Formats: sequence, structure tokens, C-alpha cells
Amino acid sequence: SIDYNRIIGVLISQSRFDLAERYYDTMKPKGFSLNSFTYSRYISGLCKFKDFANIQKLLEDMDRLGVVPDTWACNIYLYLLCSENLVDMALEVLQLMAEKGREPDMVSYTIVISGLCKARRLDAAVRMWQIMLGKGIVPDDRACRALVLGLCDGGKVDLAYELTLGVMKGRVKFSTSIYNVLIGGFCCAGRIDKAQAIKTFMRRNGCKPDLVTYNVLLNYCCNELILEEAEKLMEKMERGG
RNA sequence: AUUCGUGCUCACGCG
Repeated sequence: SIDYNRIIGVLISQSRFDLAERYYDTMKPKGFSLNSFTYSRYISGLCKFKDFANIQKLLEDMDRLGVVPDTWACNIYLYLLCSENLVDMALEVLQLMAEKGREPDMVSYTIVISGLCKARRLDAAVRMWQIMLGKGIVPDDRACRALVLGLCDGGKVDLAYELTLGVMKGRVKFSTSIYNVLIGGFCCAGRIDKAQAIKTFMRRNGCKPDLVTYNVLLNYCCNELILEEAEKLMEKMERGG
């Protein structure tokens, strides 16, 4: 018999979705189906072309067959939905993942949290963050950044600070970039003193300010014409952190 | 195997 998984898999890897679809459509009435690996690759590939109609079709077929896409495929789809401002659909997919035994992982949550923030639904984003923590997931750098950046962009700098440095201080080792985002957030809010305080704080916690740290601060000082402060920063930077 | 498929910070530059 014909190995449709292999044939369609090769076509997908070559981005020949036109042919893949033709094989798929002739295969289906004959009672053949694909495995989760191939379906997952298929969906991932279609995401690149934002082919919502065909993604939907495949998901429905999979549902009938009791096949579930792997976490990567789900995450790629989640990312597509969020970047197309279809956060509510993303939330549904997240829900379905859990129901079908594909527990959302840290990447899934990061994508959705970031999507909710972009949609200005900060409360929902924070709730999602708490749900993630409740599942015992220890957020990595990127997960933290997604939340902190999202909240800062939405003007909720203090909340961003609270939820990260405030609660998890001592339990999690934060990276320089988390501090950088917070420093940027406080600068945006016009609170340079607080931004400077975080810079001091990070050093005490073993994180050297890096080029980005200084860029953020310098940028703010220059835009606001606080040139004496900018000069001090330049000196400190040259002294090596 | 179809093996290379998913999320993140400033400025600059590129589009």
C-alpha cells in the first residue's frame, strides 16, 4: 500500500502544499489517514501561509480520527492566531489542548500571555501567568520577558515589577534582560530614579548591567535632555559596568 | 522518519 505519511510529508517539507492537498483529498475517501507526526508538520507548514481554512479542515479531520497534533504544532498555531489578533481563538485552542491530553507547555503560555498583552487584555494575561505558575511551570527568561514587557507596554510597570522581582526574588535568578525591560518600563513612565535603583539592585544580585541597560538609560536621558546624567552614565559604562 | 518546524529586551541598520 501507499505510504501517504511519507509522500505527503516530503511534499510538505518541500512546501508543495498544492500537491499535498491533492494527495490528502484522494486519500481521505479511501479510508486512509495520517499519523500525528505528519499532521503536525502539515499544520505547522500551513501556518506559515496563514491558511486558516485548511488548518481548520485538518483539525476537524484529526478530531474525527482521534489524532492530536503535537505541542509544537499547537504552539505554532497559537502564535499565528495571536499575531493575527485572534486571541480568543488562541484561548480556545489552549483549552482544547488540555482537554485532549496535550498539556500546554511554557511556550504555549508565553505565546498566549504575550498575545493577551498585545490585545491590551492585561488582566487576562496576568491570570494566565498565575495559571501557568499554578501548573508548576517555572518561567524561564523568555516567559518572564513576555509578561514584563507586555505589562510595561501597557503602562503597568509596578505590576510587572511586583509579579517578578517582588514575588520571585530569591527563588528565581533573573537575567540581565528582565532587569533591562523593567528599567525601560520605568524610564517610559518617567521614573528614572526607580530605573536607576533597579540598576543598582541588579548589580547586588550578580547581574552586570550590559550594553542594552545603558542604551535604555542613555536613550531616555538624551530624549529628555538630562545630559548631566547621560554623561555620568557614559563614565560608569566606560569604567566597566 | 518527513530528521533543518514554536515564544523574548534597547539603540542602530535593513525592508
